[in-house]
Amino acid sequence: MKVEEVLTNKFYNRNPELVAQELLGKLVVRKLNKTILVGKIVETEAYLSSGDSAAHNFKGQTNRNKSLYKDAGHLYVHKMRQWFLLDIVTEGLNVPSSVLIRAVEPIDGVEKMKKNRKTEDVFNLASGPSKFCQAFGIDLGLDGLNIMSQDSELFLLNNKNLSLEEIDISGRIGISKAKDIPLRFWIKDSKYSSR
DNA sequence: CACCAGATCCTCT
DNA sequence: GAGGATCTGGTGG
Repeated sequence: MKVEEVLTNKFYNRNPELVAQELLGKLVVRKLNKTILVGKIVETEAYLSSGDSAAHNFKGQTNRNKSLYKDAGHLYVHKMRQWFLLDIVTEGLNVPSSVLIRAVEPIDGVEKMKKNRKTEDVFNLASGPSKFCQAFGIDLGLDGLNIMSQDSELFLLNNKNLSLEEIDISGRIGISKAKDIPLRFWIKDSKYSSR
């Protein structure tokens, strides 16, 4: 079996639209004590470094969004009501762009995910940004984490890029501003996407 | 200090 | 597809 490469700064340090698109099909690995959870990314959204009224950087840096200003390849985890959301920071230091992971297809550690989500339905384990965080045990403790090494509690593995025919694009969802910019990407026909 | 919007989810219709 | 549950940082009085 081929040993897959861990995605590093070279991959993440590019514009978020491109990274969001190329993240589709990549594998998320989460180490939780002795359990390893793996999921295939099926849906993402890009948030831009400037001029994006839906992005958390729009009004500048605050204590809450400071991880967005880290170098590419770190996590920005934030709380939305009682739920958590996970972004991967893209582009360089102090360029606050990111990609939101909106949904993954469960691959390994499915039993643990079912327990975390309190459901047996595999299509409901990680088919939403906060469902994914719940299933994968992601909370504010991972905010700011460097994910560019397999020693990290969370990292991504490379996989071949999907062709354009395999991807669908739309406006971002769940936001009130800048809804119409086509920055949401998902694997066409995936049963594991958020809708 | 009080207020309130917000990158959600779940349970009904 | 609408409405309620439920949290909290950021902002302004």
